[in-house]
Amino acid sequence: MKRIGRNPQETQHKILTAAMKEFATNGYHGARVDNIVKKAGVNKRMVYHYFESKEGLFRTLMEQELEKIQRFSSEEPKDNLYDLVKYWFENSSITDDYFKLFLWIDSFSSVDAPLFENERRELFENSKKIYSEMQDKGELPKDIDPSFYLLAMIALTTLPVVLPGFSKIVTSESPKSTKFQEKYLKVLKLLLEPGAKL
Amino acid sequence: MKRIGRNPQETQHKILTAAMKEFATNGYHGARVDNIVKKAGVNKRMVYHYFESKEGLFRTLMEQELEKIQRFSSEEPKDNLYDLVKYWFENSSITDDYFKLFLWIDSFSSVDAPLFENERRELFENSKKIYSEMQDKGELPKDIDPSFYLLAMIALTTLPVVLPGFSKIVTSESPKSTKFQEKYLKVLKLLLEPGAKL
DNA sequence: TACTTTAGTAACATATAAGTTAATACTTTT
DNA sequence: AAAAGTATTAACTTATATGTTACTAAAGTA
Repeated sequence: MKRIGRNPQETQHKILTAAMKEFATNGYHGARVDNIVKKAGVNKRMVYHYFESKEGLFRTLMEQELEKIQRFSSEEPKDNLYDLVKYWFENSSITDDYFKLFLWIDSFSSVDAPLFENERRELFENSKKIYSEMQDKGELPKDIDPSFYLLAMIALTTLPVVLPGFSKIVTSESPKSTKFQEKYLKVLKLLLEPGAKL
Repeated sequence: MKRIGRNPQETQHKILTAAMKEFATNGYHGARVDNIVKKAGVNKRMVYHYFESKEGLFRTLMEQELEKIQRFSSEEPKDNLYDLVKYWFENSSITDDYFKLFLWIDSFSSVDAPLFENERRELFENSKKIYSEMQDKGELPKDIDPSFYLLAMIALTTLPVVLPGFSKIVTSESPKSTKFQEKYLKVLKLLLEPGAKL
């Protein structure tokens, strides 16, 4: 048995990257450890060496992505709805896998005791503030619970990302294409821009 | 071995009902045949007797639900966006499982060759017409591809249904509660009603 | 009523997934 | 430079899922 050298950080990194793709496209149950290690080009044992179990790997991924999205979230525009939504939509290639993970997590953990409940809640608290600030500035009507604004905006920005196949069937355009992005942004603009009228 | 009687239709029905719940909450890969038969109270063999395989069962379910949603779709209001969205949202307890299935299907089949592509596409053609008719009537701006209206409306109505756990974390209210429904409809009204201004 | 077909059961076999063992090569510490 | 610890490997085990066998009971049919 010959080995050229060792590189623990890189091995872990390779596993995490491959796992991200696998979990994001197949969900927790659909994901296969064998696929992950194959894609990563590492020995299967390494998954258990570094992450304990498939579930442990998943949890580590979640933590990692939570941080990423938190940094991302801290820089969102806070002047009006359209800019905000545009910000998330245009950067969806970054948040892409993360949102898928957050989707699958619901099928993995029970609705009553969701995984990372507190961390996720905290993340959204941040964003809620932005909406209530908009309300204070008179940018948005005040008789609405800010968190429901947030939910609606998340719905609009994430669907094409989370369900690309579905979106393609509906629109006949691939969500990754620039044509799709242009067209979809147009709708968002119409619905959300201050002066816009339906 | 004693048996009181037989009832093929009922057996099939029991399996389908149980399978629906199982697939909708856990996804295709997360669903367990053993859970399904246990919930249905029938012998495992029956699944294979009537539906060939787990996949066959899933396909049958899809076909069945497609018809259901088609009937439902044919009665949607066609005067304005808000009424349309309200219609879907208020009846989401009916379309609930169906939409979840349609979501999971993407994780089951590949994005390039989705299951039931034609049937699903046809279903949406119907709805698209309604949007272009609205455009003709001057209810909606004409410079936008109707299918993108549709996608945005689907996003708004289905997220709380498809991701109840997520929605609860964001809003602190359970999507099935009347409070949630009221609050969310308020946002939809604000965004979509003709005279509404942001 | 005998004959064929279909519905149903319990135990079993197969397949496929996650996870482990035990040995070895590289790295770090003393 | 010897000892101890960590990373890595290939082959194996275990767990858990789907699917089958072989039989029995009920219903439909000649």
